[in-house]
Amino acid sequence: MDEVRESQRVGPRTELDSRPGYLIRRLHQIHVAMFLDECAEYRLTPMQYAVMTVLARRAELDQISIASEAGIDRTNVADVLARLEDRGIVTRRTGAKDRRTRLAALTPEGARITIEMEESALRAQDRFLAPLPAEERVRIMTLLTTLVDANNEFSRAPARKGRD
Amino acid sequence: MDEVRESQRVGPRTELDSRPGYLIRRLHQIHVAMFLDECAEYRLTPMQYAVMTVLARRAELDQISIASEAGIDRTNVADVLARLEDRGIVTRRTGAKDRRTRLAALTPEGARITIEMEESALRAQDRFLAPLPAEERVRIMTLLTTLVDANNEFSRAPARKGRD
DNA sequence: GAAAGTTATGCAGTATACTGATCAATAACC
DNA sequence: GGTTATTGATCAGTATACTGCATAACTTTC
Repeated sequence: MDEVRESQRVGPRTELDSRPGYLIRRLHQIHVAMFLDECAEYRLTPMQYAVMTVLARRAELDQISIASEAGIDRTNVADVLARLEDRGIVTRRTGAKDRRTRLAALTPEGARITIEMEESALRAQDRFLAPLPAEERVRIMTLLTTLVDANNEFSRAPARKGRD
Repeated sequence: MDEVRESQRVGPRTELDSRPGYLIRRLHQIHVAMFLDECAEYRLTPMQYAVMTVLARRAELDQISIASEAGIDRTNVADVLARLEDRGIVTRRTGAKDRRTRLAALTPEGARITIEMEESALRAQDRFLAPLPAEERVRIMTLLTTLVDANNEFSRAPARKGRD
């Protein structure tokens, strides 16, 4: 670490680009931009695609379950689903067993798009990690996973794997 | 009639938690939550704090320069500055040499808070990285920096270091 | 020095992401 | 079986983050 001349300090000791939160925020921006670029023809966001991939594995799912499987805030899931419903990608109905729930499911069109989009989504991933050599790509995925898992319960939207 | 799904693929091959974009998004959520928790008494967001630390190093700065130094979208910087101005943390005035610009500067109160907050911000950082042993903390910072630098120009808000 | 181009900002609109409050339906308790 | 507690969803409000358009001020060009 660098020495800092404490007597002349007018700002924080650390530069922005040495702060993990700053780097994570920038990386998030960059990834979203790359995803939107690669998936431009579908006009779907990373968040919408994440919800679609969760629904692709289950017949019907209530909003809280979608939220915890995708690690998205529950109020946010409702917004995302509303937009996907407008686009004809999902349908929603009130649950029969528990009438508080609203069960969402992919339409056939939605399921088709989810599968078709995967190629573009993977291209965005590859492009995002491309600056790193193969073994560092593995390494960063491991480190990111460790941090997410260790701090999972802290955020408002803790992920919970669904039962298979 | 429900076990047919297992044999044929109905969803993407990759799980959400093996996708870098998902991990980065979750990590960003977690970091913001920790920052807000540690800095609760100041009622300031990571973004607002980032802008404040940029201003702490310079007397007065126009919005585009703040945006590129902090890696924030320029329309967003205007919103952040407006809120900071309401709170008495920054002042803004029209530039004399170039009357298109609006120059922002920390108030004495804002400068005081920026310095005082640093302790809490560093606590949030430490807490965020705490799950990793010391050498892995260094390693992830290096990897994150590599990815940000390599893809810097791609996002709408590319960072550009200001001249000191 | 006026037309044309560039730049800094602003504004409208969309999409996350969160807090806190409310409401209705279900579950738990006695 | 009725009171209480919990839960799923919605709504209002705030704060990022971005696109595209508009405007005003500066710069370039001829």
